[in-house]
Amino acid sequence: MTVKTRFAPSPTGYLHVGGARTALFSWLYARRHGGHFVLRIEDTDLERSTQASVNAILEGMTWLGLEYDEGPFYQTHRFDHYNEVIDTLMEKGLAYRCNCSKERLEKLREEQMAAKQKPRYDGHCCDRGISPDEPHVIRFRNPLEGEVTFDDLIRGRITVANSELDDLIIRRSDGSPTYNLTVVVDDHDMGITQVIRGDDHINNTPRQINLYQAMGWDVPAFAHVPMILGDDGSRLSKRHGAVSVMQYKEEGYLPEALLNYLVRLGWSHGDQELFSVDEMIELFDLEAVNRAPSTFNTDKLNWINQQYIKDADPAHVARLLSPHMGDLGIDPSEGPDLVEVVEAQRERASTLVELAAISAFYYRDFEEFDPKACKKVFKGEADQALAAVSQRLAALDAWEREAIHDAIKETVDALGVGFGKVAMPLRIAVTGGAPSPDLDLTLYLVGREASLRRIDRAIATIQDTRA
RNA sequence: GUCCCGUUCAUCUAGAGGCCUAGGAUCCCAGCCUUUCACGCUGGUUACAGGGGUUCGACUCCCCUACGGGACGCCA
Repeated sequence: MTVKTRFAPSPTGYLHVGGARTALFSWLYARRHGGHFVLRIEDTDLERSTQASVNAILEGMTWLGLEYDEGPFYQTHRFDHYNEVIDTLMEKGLAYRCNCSKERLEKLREEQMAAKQKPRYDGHCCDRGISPDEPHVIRFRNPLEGEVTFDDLIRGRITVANSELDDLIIRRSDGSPTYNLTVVVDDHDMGITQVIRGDDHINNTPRQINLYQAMGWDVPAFAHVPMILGDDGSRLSKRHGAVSVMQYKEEGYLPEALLNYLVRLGWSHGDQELFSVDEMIELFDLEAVNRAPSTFNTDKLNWINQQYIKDADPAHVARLLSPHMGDLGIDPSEGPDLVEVVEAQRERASTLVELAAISAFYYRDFEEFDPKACKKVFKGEADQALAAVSQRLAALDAWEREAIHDAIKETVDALGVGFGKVAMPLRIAVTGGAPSPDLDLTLYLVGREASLRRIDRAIATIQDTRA
């Protein structure tokens, strides 16, 4: 049987990292087994579903590169079909109308809680033969006896007694079907073979299995992945800062780095930390998914992102960096080649936002020299050293790394001082104090004109301070 | 409250009864490298929730307790 998995978010907000990881696992599983991956929008909650959320989810999936083979399907387009199934259930006597009031249900619930029982519907209407003409909901007639067992692909065998389950509503009083019904109908119709979803659905699984069996359908396999917790141990939410996938894009994370971080959250392959997408596909395995929930840790994400910035193709990083330079008001085409800048700076930043910030000086003069660096370096004979090196740099025939390096070395020799006596003031003069690579490379990228201009400014600053 | 699920360093995890005086990674600290900042390298602190079994032997299997999470909705 061909493997088919799905991701089925409800469009009530953006795509968050928990959902993204579930989607990733489903996608990897399908890819790993040469199967199909389906995207289905579960928008049966008319009140809360929005088109903006659908767009946000699609955007997040696209950014992460989790392309789907089928869909997106919308449950709101399939109401007629759900109603057919519900009608079939009614005809078979496996569902019934119920007109219990909110008040009765609330009272029942309170009584059960007081009696230390699990609150559940008591089947009051199951044989009352309520007329279709009066307001009602339809409930599924859950088996009263026996138990439901399934072998979860991640957690092993799970058994729940039918006596723990109640007759759930499958059609609301407004005629719309509910989640537990639609999810079963869709997973069946779409031929889903492995249902991979968050473990908050474990409790729904037995009643869904009962629905499959009532319809005489094959039951798919289930895999419940543990939740992602915030750093305070509670379920990850907006309170914990960035949880929207697109926010990570804005903050300068590479999609492949986020994917790498997410795949390692709950899954492992020995001691390996870094996985290309192709490796993930090759190695991913539900059996190796952890059963315990895990905590989202930005430090580690940052490290992984840094590894990607450092080791990925510089042209690729430059393309992703460009918009972040734009955010700083810099047009990278008006200055040194951004790819060369990336090669020079990339091991000094863990996000693209940082990389942009520490690379701005290649493209424009900085506001001021870093005060701490000034205090440390712009003193003594620094102005003379700068004047001497400036003269040599100005006289260079070609503005090339080797020539620049020689000019600095010659200045050092002529002055009879240590390398740092010239190099340090020069570096601060040209960079303002930003992290930077080898001096000759730095000057080369900044360019002769800007370098000399900044050296003059540094000399003036030193002399002002002295005066 | 009831039911379901879970519990190895601060965090992500390795571990399928002896290979474990518990390994890797992040974080933190120290040192090395060094013209800044990094990168890199070396080293260090830190964990099997507790208690009972089973076994010659338990991080690994079973039970209990504790703690955490989830579900209990005309949300998904």
